[in-house]
Amino acid sequence: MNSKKKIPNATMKRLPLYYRFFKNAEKSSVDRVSSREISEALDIDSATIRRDFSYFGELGRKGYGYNVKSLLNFFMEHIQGNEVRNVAIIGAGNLGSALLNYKFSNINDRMNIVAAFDSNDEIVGTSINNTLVYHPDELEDMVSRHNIDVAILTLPAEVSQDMAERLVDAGIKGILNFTPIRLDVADGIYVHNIDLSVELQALFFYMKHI
Amino acid sequence: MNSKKKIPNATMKRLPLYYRFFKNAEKSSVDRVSSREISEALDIDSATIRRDFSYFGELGRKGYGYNVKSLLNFFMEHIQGNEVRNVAIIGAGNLGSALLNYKFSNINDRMNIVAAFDSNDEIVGTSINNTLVYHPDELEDMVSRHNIDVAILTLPAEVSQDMAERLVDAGIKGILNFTPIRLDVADGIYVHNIDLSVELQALFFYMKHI
DNA sequence: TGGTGTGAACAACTTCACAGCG
DNA sequence: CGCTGTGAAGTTGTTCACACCA
Repeated sequence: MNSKKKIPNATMKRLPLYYRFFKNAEKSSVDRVSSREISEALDIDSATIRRDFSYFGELGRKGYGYNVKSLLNFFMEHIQGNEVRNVAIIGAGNLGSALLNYKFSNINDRMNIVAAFDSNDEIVGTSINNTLVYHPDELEDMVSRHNIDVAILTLPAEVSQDMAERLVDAGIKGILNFTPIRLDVADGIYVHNIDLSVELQALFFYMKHI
Repeated sequence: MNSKKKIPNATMKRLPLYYRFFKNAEKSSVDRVSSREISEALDIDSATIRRDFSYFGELGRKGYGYNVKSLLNFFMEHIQGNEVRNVAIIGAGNLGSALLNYKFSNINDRMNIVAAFDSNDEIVGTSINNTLVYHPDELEDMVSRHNIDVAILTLPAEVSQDMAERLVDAGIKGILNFTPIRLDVADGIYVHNIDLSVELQALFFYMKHI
């Protein structure tokens, strides 16, 4: 009902799916969609979708559905914001390189991967998909000079906590952590964990259990 | 209380974390742990941990905690099982290559990545971290000859549904899907989605909203 | 008619708090 | 005493079902 009410966690996690869905709809020149259509594409119950949107206000029209352009505007203004997010990738090994080549921009045109860091002298100074690899010594300087606010951690577990502390001290506000370590950081720093081994092991456990 | 009761989803997703924790504890020659110690390492409420374990029976001892060796045995016997999981990686681009080099075996010594597939003729026949890259034409043959039961999809979205159907027809039982498409597969095939763009976008949304 | 927005019921998950046992 | 296992309470998330409106 009101956009200043707390948005449930479960809803927050689905927002990027909706956002991408509306972007694709716009690209396909669709101009209205119903919660049932979204439901079929994303495999989320249509009542859940209507409830999710309702936390942000009355975004739809009865008997019509949701207007693609106006929903996209809403996402831009109230959820994405106008800030450009500057991202650094910490650790340019296999996974880091893969992410440097990943087309995140398919969803989000307001992010830039501005730098990568790695302690391996053989790759410092090279560039991967047009992003330069810097030595970790330059981290604090680069973070402040380029207004980097998000770091993606793809480095060995042993050094992840130390690096996270340096990043936070340097001014980073969000971390996407591919490391199996649960990072201990100050309040107000948002950490999102993606633990590939855990995800694969979960698949095995489900297969065994079903 | 009884191991044949349905295990909650939320519990299932935490099992790999517990499993890895106990493996590490054994490696460090720790032989008992309390729910409070696990709680601190994994950042999960200790009551939640005790409840999770209780679905599988009375695994701990009052006033003592959990015995590392006996818990590990329990995981091996009742959750992991004895089967070796044979895995194929479908799509040997940047992300596929990164996963071919990823050390999943840190957690699980009962999985093998037995083959990769890619339609790019320049890499068919080469090997990445000792795994050969095959042409997709050989998929059905390889799946049945090597008893492959899990596929990791790291290929372009446009072809993922078709490939998933071929894989399921060939006999695969589980899919780890890195594609943004929600795959439509038969019942009994378990699909686990990892959507990197969505995870990063979710981080941005949280940062904006907190 | 075709759809939203939402009270109310339900289901899932987490946390408290403590009895009970080695 | 130290810790588990678990009823009971609390919290969060999902789904039903329908009034209401363009």
